[in-house]
Amino acid sequence: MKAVHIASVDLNLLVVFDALVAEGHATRAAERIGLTQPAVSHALNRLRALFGDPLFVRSPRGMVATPVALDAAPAIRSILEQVEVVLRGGQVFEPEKSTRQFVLGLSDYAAFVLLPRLTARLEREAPNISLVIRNTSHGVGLAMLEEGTVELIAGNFPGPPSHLREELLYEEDFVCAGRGDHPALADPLDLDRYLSLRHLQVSTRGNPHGYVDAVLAERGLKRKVAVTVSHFLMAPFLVDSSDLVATEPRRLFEPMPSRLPLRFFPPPIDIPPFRVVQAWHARHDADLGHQWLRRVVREISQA
DNA sequence: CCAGAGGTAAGTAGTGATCA
DNA sequence: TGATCACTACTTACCTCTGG
Repeated sequence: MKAVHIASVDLNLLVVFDALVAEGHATRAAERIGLTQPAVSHALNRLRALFGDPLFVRSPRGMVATPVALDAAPAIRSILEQVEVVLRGGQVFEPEKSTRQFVLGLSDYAAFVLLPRLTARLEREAPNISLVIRNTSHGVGLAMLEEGTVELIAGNFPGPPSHLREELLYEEDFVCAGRGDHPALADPLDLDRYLSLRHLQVSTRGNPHGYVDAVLAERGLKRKVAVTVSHFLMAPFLVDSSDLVATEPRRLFEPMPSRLPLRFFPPPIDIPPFRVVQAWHARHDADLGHQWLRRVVREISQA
């Protein structure tokens, strides 16, 4: 961008820019900020002159941000959030009074583990805050944060880029589960018997060769995955109604003994635990409401 | 009075459906 | 397969309004 004097820049252009990033369409951006579509088009022309870049180009699916626009977007969002904080009269977030809505990305596993305690906590401390849970998984969570379709994700998301933040919530280990009257399950479950069983595998992407299979393969071992499902919550019920055995996250099965007559065994090989983290975009670093939510999620995860 | 923001209306471009 | 049409969405020309 060419050198500019801040006094000569209409900072409302940043509001238009931010709306275009959020909506991806000039018409919807205009509706978002209370202008007409041509007014946004005029503003976009001024932004283009300011940046010396097209910023947004037309495509069949709306206005696509150029690399220059994508690069500038997080900083502009952060600037506008800071202005909003200042205009609100100070840095205070009061959960008991807040009517804010948080949009979270969770797998069904993460929702199963975290949501009951999170909901109970909100009922006590922040009764007017609402949650929207969007289904996410290993492969798409970070992209959803980048797009801004969710504000916070929780689960296993290795290798976030530097502008995404992550915080370890807990390390999850594995347990083997079969139905209570399974004819072939004996305690202890040795490796030979384990490998001879028919297995249930959960993969959000439908991949029958998963984390456990990779651990086995490192030792030259292989199990027979008879059924692969994409939802964790299917596992306890499928195991209960079949001869399948599941080797899945311990917290998924922890509440089950009071609901389903399942038997549990420690895995016959050492399966390294995986990291469950919460992750968010750097633009929410200074957001006091977001900070409060992250603290609550951390506390309920480690309780 | 002038510059600039934003509005209206017309023009333009891209896309998908339909039909010969 | 190409022509045509309808629709959607962005751009542009020109106008009004407002503040300095």
